[in-house]
Amino acid sequence: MAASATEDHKAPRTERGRKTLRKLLDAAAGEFGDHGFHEASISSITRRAGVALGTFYTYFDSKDEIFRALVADMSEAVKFAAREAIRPDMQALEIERAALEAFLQFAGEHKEVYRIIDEAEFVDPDSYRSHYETVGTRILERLRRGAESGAMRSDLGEIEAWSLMGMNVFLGLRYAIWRRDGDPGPGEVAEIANRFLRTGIEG
Amino acid sequence: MAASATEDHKAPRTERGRKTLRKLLDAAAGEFGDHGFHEASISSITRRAGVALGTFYTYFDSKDEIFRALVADMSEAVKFAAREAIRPDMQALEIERAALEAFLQFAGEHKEVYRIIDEAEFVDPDSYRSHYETVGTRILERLRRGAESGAMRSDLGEIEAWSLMGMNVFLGLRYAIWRRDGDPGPGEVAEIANRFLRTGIEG
Amino acid sequence: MAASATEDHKAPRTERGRKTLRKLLDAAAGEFGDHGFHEASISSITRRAGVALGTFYTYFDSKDEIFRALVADMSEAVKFAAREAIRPDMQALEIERAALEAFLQFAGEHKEVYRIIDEAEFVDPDSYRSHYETVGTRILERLRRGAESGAMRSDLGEIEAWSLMGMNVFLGLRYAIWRRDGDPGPGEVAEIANRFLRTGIEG
Amino acid sequence: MAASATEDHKAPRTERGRKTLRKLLDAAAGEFGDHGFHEASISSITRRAGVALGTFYTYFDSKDEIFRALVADMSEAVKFAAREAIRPDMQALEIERAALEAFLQFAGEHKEVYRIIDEAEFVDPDSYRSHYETVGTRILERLRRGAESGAMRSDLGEIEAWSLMGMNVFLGLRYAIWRRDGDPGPGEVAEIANRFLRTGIEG
DNA sequence: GATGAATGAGGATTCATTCAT
DNA sequence: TATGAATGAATCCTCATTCAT
Repeated sequence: MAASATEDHKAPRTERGRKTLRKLLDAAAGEFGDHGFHEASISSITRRAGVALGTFYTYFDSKDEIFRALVADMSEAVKFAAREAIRPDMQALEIERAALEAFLQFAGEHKEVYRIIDEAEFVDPDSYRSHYETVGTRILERLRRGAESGAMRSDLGEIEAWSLMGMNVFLGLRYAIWRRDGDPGPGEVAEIANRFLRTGIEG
Repeated sequence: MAASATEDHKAPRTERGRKTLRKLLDAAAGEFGDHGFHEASISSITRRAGVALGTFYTYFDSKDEIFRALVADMSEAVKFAAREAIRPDMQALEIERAALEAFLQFAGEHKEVYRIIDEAEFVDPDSYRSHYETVGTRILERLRRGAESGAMRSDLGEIEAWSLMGMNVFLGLRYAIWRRDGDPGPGEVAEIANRFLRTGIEG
Repeated sequence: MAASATEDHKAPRTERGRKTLRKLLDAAAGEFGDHGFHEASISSITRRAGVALGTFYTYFDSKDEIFRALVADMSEAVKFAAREAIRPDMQALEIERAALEAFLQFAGEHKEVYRIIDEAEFVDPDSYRSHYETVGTRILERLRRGAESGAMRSDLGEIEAWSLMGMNVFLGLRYAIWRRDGDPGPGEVAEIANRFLRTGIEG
Repeated sequence: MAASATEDHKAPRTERGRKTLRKLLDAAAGEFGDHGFHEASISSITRRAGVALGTFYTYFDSKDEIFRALVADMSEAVKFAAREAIRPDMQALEIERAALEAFLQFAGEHKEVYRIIDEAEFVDPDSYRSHYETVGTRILERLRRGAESGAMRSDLGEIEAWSLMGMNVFLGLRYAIWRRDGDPGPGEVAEIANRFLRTGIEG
């Protein structure tokens, strides 16, 4: 989480302040993840953070604001996780496989991220739309690079990019968030999905 | 909407009652669609329905209950729309194309359906999960039949089903809910997505 | 319960009406006894009586009215139970013993009577006060007759009458309403209380 | 009223908080005494206390909770009033007289105490039962000590204790709560009742 | 007489936010 | 910076009562 977590006018100036801010953000991620935006209360967040109720307003102007800060945070975290998984020498299709595997891994370990981003659709629609449009654009760029390298068809566009994003998100829902005992792990899911992605389902 | 819209103990016994129930469900769909579950109030629903506040409780035990009834309703409506589009003589891949086109068409005309079902993730998680698991199962069955007919690969499973569902849902989000001027229409989107589905993106 | 159970203008004119009225009174006694006045609802009463909600208002003008009717009813029932126990040839102190025993017996079998009369203190204070003043007066008359017969002191007055009433009521509370396994029965309690009444507690 | 007036988790931590809590308890005693539990509203209590509506919930979780706190409070107050009246050198029967007189005096001055404790029968039966069982036990102990000192019969038990309690309560009802002009005062009532208690009513 | 749908005033409770210390 | 008491608008839900059929 960067300095962007709070509006500048509320940025902490002391070390103690920075620690309190972090405690609040972590507590909020936990509460929003566990109970959702509307069920979470400022007092539950401050209790979890171990600070007094009033302290919250030293760092955030409102419940919405901390939520927005968190969505930005998580959006970054997701991007970072995917990026980490990619090596410069991978070819285009292998990149997709690795990115999906990393995403599944990350989502399983941070279920609250998934939930918080999804709830933004109802709490702060702009954040939500912005998140998916950014991701969609990123995928589209990868497809373009894939086409340039010859590894992918050259006529791919936004429709394919959103299809691919939808696939990934729903595989995350099914195999990370709603994972059941006996389900295939991130590697296997990513492998199978990658085959689907490469050659489709035609018999 | 079936008789299941209300718990039996609150089922209307007169014609007048049935009409009032329908007015309430329609009003609720409007309110939840426009403002979301938490911003919608019972009084806004009854005002929109043109009945007194207390009348609401003649038919539903709580705000949650009408929401649940609505999700079931919409879930049925989506299924119905897709089913309508399918003709018995279509082949497996053509079925997928037609179902997606119908879904995009329907979502564009009933944006509230999309929103209500999605918000169920936070209001009534059981309904939400149950909705997507049902749809996922339905798609998986279609893939199995496609494999039998030889039109699709024979090794398709749940991973491909959820991938397909994710594609469709996100294309609905992008091209029906967030549709922009100049975007391709349902037919064109479905056509391109179908090509992707059939042969993948490998170059 | 006499014709006084409802205001005359609502007195039933047919046999069917009389039956419905009785069903309502019985149901109300059950509901008020089980749940108290405020927790009981007209709809719970009509449900229990097996009639439609609206039917209630064919017989009673309000929830208060049926409660008042019931208090009058129970007040009569208590008087009747005590009276039944008394034989003309009993002497004054024996009458008190028999009346208490009968009351304990009756209270144990009709706990709802106790509760309903007591709750009148808060629902319809006039009924409550009137009930206890009537009973107090009745006891005072018995004390006067006891004095005349020489069986009791001649200087007994209202203070002793209310003391006696209080004794009886609290013994009813303890040994009828809150009866525990192993507690003495009505006969034994009445016997011991009677001794207390006759000669006091001085050593 | 002790620290037990509120659940620990809501105990005030500042002096200002302690004052507000006291204002609320006093206001509630007034409202419940004047209008009874069901007619009293939280807003009437906070208005009387001169604080905002929401402040109520800083100290109590519900209307029931403050009622329960109040019953415990009043129960203590009654005990305290009786205890104050007793001197160590009094003999057993004189103690009873003094306790009754003090109770009548107290009840006349704090009619709301009587009402609140009585209404507990319907609002919080456990408090009610617990109150009277505690008082009954206390009386029984006094009878036992009276027997030991030789001032009272040695075979007195729970039945006599509850009889005595009933006497006192009903004399309070008649001569404190429902006192009429010209009625004997606490001293005279206690005197006459004490004679009754000592030697009974036998002629 | 009986029915059950409709009404709407009333009240408890929640909680984001403010502010004095 | 931190604290926690105070605020009051907002809203769900109950239920006695009315009334058209």
